[in-house]
Amino acid sequence: MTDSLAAASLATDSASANDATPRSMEAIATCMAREILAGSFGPGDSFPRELDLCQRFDVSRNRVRNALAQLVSAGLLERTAGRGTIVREMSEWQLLDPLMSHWVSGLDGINPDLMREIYAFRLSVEPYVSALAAMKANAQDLARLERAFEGMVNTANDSSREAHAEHDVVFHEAIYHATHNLVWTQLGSLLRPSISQLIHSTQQSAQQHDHSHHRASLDRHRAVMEAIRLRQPEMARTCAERVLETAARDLGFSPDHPQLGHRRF
Amino acid sequence: MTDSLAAASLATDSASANDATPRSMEAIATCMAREILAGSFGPGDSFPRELDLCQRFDVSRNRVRNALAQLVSAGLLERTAGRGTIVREMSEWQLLDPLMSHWVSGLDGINPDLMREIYAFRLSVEPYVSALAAMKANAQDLARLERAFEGMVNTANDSSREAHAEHDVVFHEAIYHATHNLVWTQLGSLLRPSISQLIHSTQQSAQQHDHSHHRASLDRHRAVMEAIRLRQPEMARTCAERVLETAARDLGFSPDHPQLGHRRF
DNA sequence: GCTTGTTGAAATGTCCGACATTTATTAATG
DNA sequence: CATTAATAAATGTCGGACATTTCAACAAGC
Repeated sequence: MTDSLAAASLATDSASANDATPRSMEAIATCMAREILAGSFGPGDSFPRELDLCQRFDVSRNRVRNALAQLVSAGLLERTAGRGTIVREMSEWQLLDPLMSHWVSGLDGINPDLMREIYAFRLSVEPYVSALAAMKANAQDLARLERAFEGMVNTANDSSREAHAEHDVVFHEAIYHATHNLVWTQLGSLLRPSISQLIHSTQQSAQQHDHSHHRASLDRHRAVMEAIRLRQPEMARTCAERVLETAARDLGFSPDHPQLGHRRF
Repeated sequence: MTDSLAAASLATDSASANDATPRSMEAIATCMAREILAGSFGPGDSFPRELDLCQRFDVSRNRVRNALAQLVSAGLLERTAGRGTIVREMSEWQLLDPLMSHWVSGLDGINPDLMREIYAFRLSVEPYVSALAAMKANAQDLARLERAFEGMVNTANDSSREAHAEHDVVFHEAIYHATHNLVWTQLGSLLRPSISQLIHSTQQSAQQHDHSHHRASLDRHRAVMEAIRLRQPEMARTCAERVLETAARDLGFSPDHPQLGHRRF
């Protein structure tokens, strides 16, 4: 389908446009994975051959094979001896694979459908996790939350939003961590890039309102923290929903859900 | 720590006890992974060297390296040039990696701590997913649920519990699928081995009560399905909690949680 | 004409041997 | 005793040869 275009982009012989052509195995895998995640290939399209990739990245076949193996294990590619390498459809992509989480991190031009799936998941899961945290958090968890929140406050007026975003991410991860369950915690880590991206997008789209907008966001975060501190799961859930809804509204996401509205409880 | 013991088990030169020594890359990876998951190694223990593993499995260094790469990507191992290969601590294991899900499948002697973490997660997540399903399920989802449930009913009296367990697993997976979200669905697939194992353990430990016990289990599953059909999220949550609590009680799991009890809503 | 079997090309999978690189240990030296 | 240099041991990388699988073209036979 879009084979020719994508292949051209990936199989170009000369050096790439921006920074130097990636050489390490991880860099090569990331490069190829992002090409797919961005939607350059349709499902079923054939992927460049090993030898072409060797030429493209100027590395041995061994490295290319190792990099390809990572994409296979993440469900992005399917390889069969004799036929070649083809791109699998999105429903086969292993979104919860740590590799995938790493590749998504910092990628701006993600496939919108994929982005919607991930955000819908987060919108449904994070209020519930906040409620869990309100029941399980101990003093150490609260300290971590508070430290992250203080960081957000202190960097609220920085010209560069980088530091603020970083504290914001840590805040959200601390909520998952406070459940005191390994799987929930790892899920939080996996969601980290998606959280980070949502924050950045929100900052970018809302930079006109500036101060009032920003302070409101801080207040919403504080409300979640306080609900967790007071061990009030239902309030924590509501406050977390408010944080997410606002962020989603700042982007284009229509809240077609009431996502498990709490009113009926 | 337990280095000598584990190394002896994995580095024995002669043929293994049961079925023939695994040769394919996946089989080798699975074998090594399960050795770790069973707890034969302590955190920080050194793992056998590549050449020893080549001898142990009678394959080339290439295959061993590919297999080891899978364990590394799942967070089980850490390898550094010059130092060697060491086993990472459990908190670093990527429980949501599809590979891990595959390795856990069918393994009976899992590390109890790990099992507890996974089950605690499932206990907290599945009622919530059931509630989500009650809001999102369409006719097709209900048909799938019903088909799985019918299968459970039809195989209720089989001498072999295999078929029944299979339908049971499909039933639970159908609930995750009914959320109509890619991530939730994949989470369901990832949890499949843990679900399957819980079912088998339950069957094994409860085979004395036989009929009454079994019919009660069917009734509880039917209640979840009906709640989803009637679009009653709160009831679906309650019924799903009942299914899980019973299963957990049949094993030794004390419900130390009230895991986000619904009474306070 | 349709089927079937053979051949060949093309792609991935596997193995082997050699060397590079990193790390830890040991020995030599001030 | 401290510092440095040499050595050993482990993983990382490379290149080439060969094996295996798949698909397509083509020819033979009914």
